[in-house]
Amino acid sequence: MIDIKNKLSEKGLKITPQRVSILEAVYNTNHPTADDIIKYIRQKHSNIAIGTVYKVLDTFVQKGLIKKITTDKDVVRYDGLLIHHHHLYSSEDILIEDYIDEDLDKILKEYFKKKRINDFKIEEITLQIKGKFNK
Amino acid sequence: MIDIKNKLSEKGLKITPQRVSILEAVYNTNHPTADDIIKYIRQKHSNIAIGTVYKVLDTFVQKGLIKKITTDKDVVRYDGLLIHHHHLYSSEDILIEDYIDEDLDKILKEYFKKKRINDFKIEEITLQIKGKFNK
DNA sequence: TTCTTAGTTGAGAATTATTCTCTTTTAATA
DNA sequence: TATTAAAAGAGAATAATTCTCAACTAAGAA
Repeated sequence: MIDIKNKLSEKGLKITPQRVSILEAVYNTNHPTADDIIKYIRQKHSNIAIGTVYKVLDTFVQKGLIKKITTDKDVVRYDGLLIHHHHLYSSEDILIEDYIDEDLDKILKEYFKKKRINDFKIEEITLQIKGKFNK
Repeated sequence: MIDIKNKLSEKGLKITPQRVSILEAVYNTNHPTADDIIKYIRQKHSNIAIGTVYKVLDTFVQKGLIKKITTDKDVVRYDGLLIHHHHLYSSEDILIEDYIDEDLDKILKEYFKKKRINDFKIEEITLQIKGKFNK
C-alpha cells in the first residue's frame, strides 16, 4: 500500500484511491484485462467508473508502471511485472504466465551482437512461448 | 490464383470469389488488418460484406492458411507467411516486418532441449523484436 | 447438364471494448 | 483553509467484431 503510493509519487502522479486500487489490482491478478480489473475493484471496495480505469491504465503504461500485453486470443491485458521477461501462452485456453530467464536473455544479446538485422536497431526482445501447461 | 484455389481445396474449403480475394489480399499486403483487407478488395474488384471478411479470416486461421498477429498498438492483423518466423515491431509507429532466422531457431531449440520449463511443454516460440527501423 | 443441399454470403442489427466530452470533485500545495 | 490543476464520474459516441437469418451458390450426385 505504502509501496504503491510511493510508486505513484515517484512518477509524479497524484495519489487517488482509484489509482491505488487499480495498481493493486494489476499487481494482485494474473495479466488482467481492463474488465478483470473493474470486477476486482468492485468486488472488494468501492465503485469505479469504467472510463477512469481505462484512463488510469493508460497513464500507468505511459509512465512505465505497468505494461500492455496482447494475445491473438482476446483483448488487451496488463502486466505488473516490470523486470524484463517473456510469456508462456497456453495453446488451449487463455492462460498466460510470466517467464523470466536471464541466461536466455544473455544468449540472445550475444547472438544479436554478432548478427545484425538490416536497417533495424533492436531495443527489446520478448519471446512468446506457446505450448501446453500440465495442470 | 490457381495456387490460391489449390490452397483452399487442400483444406477442404469451397472455392468462392470472396475467399480467393481475401487470401490474395492477405498475401499481397503487409500484415493487414481486417479493414485493410476490405479496402484492398473493394478498391480492386467487387464489393464484399464486412461480416464475410471476418468470418473468412477466421476460417483461414482455423485451417492454418494464415496467422493472426497482435500488437499492443492496435487491432488484430493477419499474416500470410506460413513458414516459422518472428516479427520486428517499430517502437515508433505501427510498422511490422517479418523476420526469418533459422540459425536462431536452432539455438533456441537447443537451449530449450536442455533447459526445461516446469509444467510446460513448448510448441512454438516466436520473438517479438521491438526497435527502430532506419528508413 | 441439371438438381440438390450443405455451406457460404450479404445486410444490417447487436454486442463489446474503448474513447471522448463535459461537469463535478479532489489531492496537493501555499 | 483556500486555490487550482489534475482527476474522476456518467453516459454518449465510436470502432471493431460478432451475430442472425434470409438468399445464394459451389460441388457432388443423378
